[in-house]
Amino acid sequence: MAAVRTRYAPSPTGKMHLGNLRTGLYAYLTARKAHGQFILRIEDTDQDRRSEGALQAIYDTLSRVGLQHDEGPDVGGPYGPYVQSERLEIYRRYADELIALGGAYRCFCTPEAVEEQRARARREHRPFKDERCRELAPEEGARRAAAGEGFVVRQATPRTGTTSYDDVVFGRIAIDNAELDDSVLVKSDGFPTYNFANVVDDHLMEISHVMRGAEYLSSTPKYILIYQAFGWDIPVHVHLPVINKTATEKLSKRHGDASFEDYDAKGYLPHAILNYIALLGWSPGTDQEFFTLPELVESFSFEGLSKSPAIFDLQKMRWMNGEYLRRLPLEEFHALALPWYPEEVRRAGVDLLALSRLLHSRTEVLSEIPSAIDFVADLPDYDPALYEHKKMKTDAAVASESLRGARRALQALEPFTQDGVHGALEALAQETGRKNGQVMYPVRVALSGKEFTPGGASELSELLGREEALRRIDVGIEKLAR
RNA sequence: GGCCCCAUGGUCUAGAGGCCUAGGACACCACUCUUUCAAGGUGGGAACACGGGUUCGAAUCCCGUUGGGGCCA
Repeated sequence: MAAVRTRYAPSPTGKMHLGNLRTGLYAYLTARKAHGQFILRIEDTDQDRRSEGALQAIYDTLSRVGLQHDEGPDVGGPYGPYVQSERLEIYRRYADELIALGGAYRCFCTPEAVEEQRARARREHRPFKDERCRELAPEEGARRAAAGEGFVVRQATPRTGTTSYDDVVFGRIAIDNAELDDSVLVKSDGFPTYNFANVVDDHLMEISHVMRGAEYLSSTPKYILIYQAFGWDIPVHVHLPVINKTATEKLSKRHGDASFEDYDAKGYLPHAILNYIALLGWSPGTDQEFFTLPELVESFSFEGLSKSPAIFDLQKMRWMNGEYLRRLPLEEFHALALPWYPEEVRRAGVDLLALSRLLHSRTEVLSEIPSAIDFVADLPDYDPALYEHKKMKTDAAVASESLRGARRALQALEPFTQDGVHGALEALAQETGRKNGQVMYPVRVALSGKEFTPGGASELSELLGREEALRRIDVGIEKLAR
């Protein structure tokens, strides 16, 4: 059996789309599982869509998620160059050969002439096949080209017959050749199109499994024709269902909001992202949902791939990210949380590790941290209506009484710790015949000025320290007196 | 519009003719724990798009309809 070689072939056009990354993941898993090679190839033949920094983003993303490639522009390899814009000479050579073989032809038509034929084809409900240049003898075409006449290379798709191939996930795909249009293989500037470069490169790089998005399902017969014209072996094709962005609407054409970089920056863990997207369109066949990368390699198989498009569910990814965060040892969570602590909080002199402990089970995405702890450095100016809470059975009167009591109880409490505070407030509730919540809730509100906080009255007391806690309770008493 | 493809709860999916009273997860709801909110625990509502076949028997196979996606225009 031939060696398994898969490639991930992104275009450096901007940020890394998650659907795209998932394709890379599956290609990686396929290679690793078979102890084959995983190749990175940069498809930059569309020079107009190049974007600065996109190449670096590709390297960064792959390294962040741990998809290490065996061959590629940066690490080299025996099948280079791995950047398509550096392979122009190769495409030119193969284009000439394909023309000689009758699989393609030089088309000298002006854009107007092409448009005219195209319009006619449309009217007659048939695909575009150039009728003027197609029959040109290759020698004649070569002569005109040599004379400096501009041209593109077009695929000569057959007028009759059918072309088919077997896709691993979609099964047999067949299409009438009459439905195929003569698309451009090499543009007038000498750059190949995807239609040509992908075939030449996959063959030359000895790719065994072509894995790509299902949007190529119906154009693949054209590529098959090219393989056949050259007499090349046809690799195994694995088309992957697309990932749609929004729940009810179409897919997102916009870049940006579904990119790895954006979620990474928002405080999603790279591996959590990877784990989540692995399950979009693939199922291990078991109930397992959490996978390390080696576990994914172990479990991955084509049988688990589904055919229908999946919708990206942010809620579930949030949950999964939170789950990853929670499973981390406190120290590791703390290290991740630290950069998200605002400068004021760091300077406030609170025990940051203690703060992280409070946030640990309450954080789904790291970027929520700043707003969750904004009260720590400065007590916000809050509405006294916060003291009313039905379930806790408190209102302004109860709160006022509790706050005054708490002030006395905490003033000289030793030691001023979470447990100590908790005990003291509990005792206070007992003495005054109140429920715990009637004491605890107002104190927590006074300490934070917020409806929800990570941790309750006793946790926040220790965190803020006696002096600050008493000060805030006084503020509360005053607010209630007004 | 032509062609290709797809179709299990709101979402991701398990299911490869009897194991299905259709399983899991997110989300949702309730209860519980409880010093708020989370986390945890317990329970609940919620799906085989529709119509024909094939078969003793269909979510599973075939055909059509509808809906959705993709490619080309």
